[in-house]
Amino acid sequence: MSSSDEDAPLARRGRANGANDHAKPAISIVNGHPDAEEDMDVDGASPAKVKDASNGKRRRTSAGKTYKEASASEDDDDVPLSKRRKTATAKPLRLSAGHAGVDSDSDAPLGQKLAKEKEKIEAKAEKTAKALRREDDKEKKKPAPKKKPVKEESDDDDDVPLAKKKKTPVKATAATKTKAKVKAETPVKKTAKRKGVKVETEEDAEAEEEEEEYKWWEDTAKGDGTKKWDTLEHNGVVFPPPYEPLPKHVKFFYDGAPIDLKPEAEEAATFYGSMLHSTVNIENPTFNNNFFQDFKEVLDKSGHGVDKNGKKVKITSFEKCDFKPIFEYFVAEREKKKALSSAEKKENKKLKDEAEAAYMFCKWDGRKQKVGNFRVEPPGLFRGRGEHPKTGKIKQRVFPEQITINIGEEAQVPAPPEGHQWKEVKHDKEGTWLAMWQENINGAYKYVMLAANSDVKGQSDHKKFEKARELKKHIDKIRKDYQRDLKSEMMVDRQRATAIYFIDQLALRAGNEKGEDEADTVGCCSLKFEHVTLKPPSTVVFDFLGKDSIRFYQEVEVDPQVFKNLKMFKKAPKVEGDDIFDRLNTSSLNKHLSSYMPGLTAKVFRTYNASWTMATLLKDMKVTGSIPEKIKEYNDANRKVAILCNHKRTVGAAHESQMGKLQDKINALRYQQWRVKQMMLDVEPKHKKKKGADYFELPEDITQEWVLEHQKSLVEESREKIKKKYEKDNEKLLAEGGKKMSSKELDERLEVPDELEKKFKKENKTRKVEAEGKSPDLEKLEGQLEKLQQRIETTTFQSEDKENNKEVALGTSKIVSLDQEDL
DNA sequence: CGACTATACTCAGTCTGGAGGTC
DNA sequence: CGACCTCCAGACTGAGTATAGTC
Repeated sequence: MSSSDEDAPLARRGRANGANDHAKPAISIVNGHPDAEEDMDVDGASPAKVKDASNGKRRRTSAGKTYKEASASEDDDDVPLSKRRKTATAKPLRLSAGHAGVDSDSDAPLGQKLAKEKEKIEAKAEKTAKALRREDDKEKKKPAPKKKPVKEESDDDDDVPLAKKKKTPVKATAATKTKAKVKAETPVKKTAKRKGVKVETEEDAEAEEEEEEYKWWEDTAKGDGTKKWDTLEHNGVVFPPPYEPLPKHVKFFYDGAPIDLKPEAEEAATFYGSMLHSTVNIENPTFNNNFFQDFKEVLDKSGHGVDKNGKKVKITSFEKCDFKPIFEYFVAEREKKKALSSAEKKENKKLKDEAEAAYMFCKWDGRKQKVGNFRVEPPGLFRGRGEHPKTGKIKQRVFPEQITINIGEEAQVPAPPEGHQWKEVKHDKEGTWLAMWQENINGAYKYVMLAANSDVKGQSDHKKFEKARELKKHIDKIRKDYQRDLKSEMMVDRQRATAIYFIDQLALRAGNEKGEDEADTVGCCSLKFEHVTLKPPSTVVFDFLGKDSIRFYQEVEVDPQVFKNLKMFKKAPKVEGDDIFDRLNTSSLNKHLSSYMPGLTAKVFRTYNASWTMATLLKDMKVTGSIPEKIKEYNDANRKVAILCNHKRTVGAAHESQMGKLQDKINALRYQQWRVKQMMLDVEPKHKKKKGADYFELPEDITQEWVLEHQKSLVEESREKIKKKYEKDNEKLLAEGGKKMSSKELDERLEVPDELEKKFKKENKTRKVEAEGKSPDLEKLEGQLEKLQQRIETTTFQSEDKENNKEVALGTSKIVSLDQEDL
């Protein structure tokens, strides 16, 4: 908690007022008429001051081609227009509204107590706040019983053997990087020892116990880019089941008639048919086009279908295709599965688990570890997100012949399915993957790796936070430097400083170049002209699609120098489609960052800033408040982190109705409150004077219609309940050998709701409510009122929370904070 | 039984290192 | 020759969403 406030990223520092803790050059620009020296940089075509250090070289355009200037003439400070990429203008954005200013500082304190939950949350706050400086505590925290000698010696031998680095980087960074390795000593017999410790512990049960002993978080020496394991045993992968043709009565329709397709084609049809519910996909023309292209290819290969007369039918028009029967079949199948008795479900699950048990775990350096995704991805349709040009294409079935297995030399290589072979078997100790293949659509590599809760993944996750913690030591210098470089005479430096400023302050991603056959999204280094608009005096509007085509929209008040720089970077002849940072790319940026600290890259800032924010918010959380308030506050903190990182989600389809239900619930409670108040009047009419007439009015937003509707549903609900109970009771009686109650009994029981209905009618007429219960008195009624009030508050909090969360994805930020806690 | 949560799935990024080109 | 790039394969983390599981 030593974090001083300067650490706060701008995003959290009230950007609205432009409060900026950084020392800033107080240079003001007045409408394109800046004062003094900076003038030229901004407006003037005098590049003399800002030189390009890049020798006139250019990086490739987004089209993936290289281009460069013949000379380092000053003019080339401006991006060659000829190379501009055709910009996708006005692309439909996935979310309609941005988050500008969402992170208002509304951590309003709320009042009150409640011990347990409070403690819990406070503990969390405390822990998380600590996370960043945990380093030192670590030892203390995990005193480690050290039953095994694992720790002691492994400290050395865990360190990766230098010799193992077959591709020793001869780079400058290598020197710094190896720092970690300096402590590496004898790379020797780790295997032996590990084996000694664990492997003999035979089977699973014990292996599991071992996990308890093994303090992987202390085992940090491993994995600075070299050997990850010494022995590795696993059973390979699970292939998806072969295609099962549809039953005869389920047909694909073309032009209104049922068509028989060859199994290959039918399978392709089912890919599409099984996802008709997914409007995001099937309403996307690219998706449909891509699918149909591939579908036709399959048809051409397998032969087009035949109609019921055996006549060949050539499928040429997507519009004439009807996948509905297939879809309905899948829906029915799913229903069927759902309807199975729980015993059957359990049985099925057991069978599946048994079949997969062997693949679930592997033995990594003798320790049993959970494998993450041992199932080979089944064929289907590629669901690229956003405007992915390849979305909807058919993802083909993966065969053993495409799969490379990575496994220890001594281990037994898992047998490929009958009649098949693996593409290759490797023994790459520098890789953490067990199997790998390349997918047919983008040529992307798919890896089978360990589960997130495994030792290796835990270690690397841990290291991630260590890195973030270490960044804390350098952040001041880095900020000072980029503040200075914002005014550098070198164009490269200036761009880089500006980019780091954004990465630090706004948690932007690095922004690698992307190819043409990927969705057109950007990050910091790939920001384009049109993604940034300038609003004098110093507000910058960001509006672009980031990772997953999630819109990033923010209006930010920035350092005046940053504003000037942007103006310069956008200077003519740059136009839409041109890079803002034409002298910068992620690798030079990261290279620069790593000079501050080995391993420092752009993404570390995201971790750092997210952690910092969470820790700070939790630290500042008020200690008072009721449980719902606390929960909401905690969620608010979480939400802010999510907003910082721009973690969004699409608003769920059911959201609206769910909100409606909640509101109804609240209104019902408020109506009940009103009734209680009326009862008070019934008991003590003088009360009206005392409290004032307003007090007894029905809240304005609750309409008479709503009341009637509500009364009706109350009565109806009550009736339903009674009927159900009656039937159940009858069943019970029968089962016990008795006989059914007469329907008269039911009528009698139904008198209660009938009474209620009458009562409501009367109330509506007289506008008075008779006090309920025996010997009602004011005190009791007050108590009721109080209880209702509490429930209203609880529900209101829930409702607000839900509404606020509707388009913010909390998952990742929660993981972030939990990670810290667990470490 | 419906809402909420955890997990599985898989696509989308980041980042590194090596090969090779250019000045 | 060497200091740079660029380019790309490859490996790994990050992230949204569908689905199973839970309360």
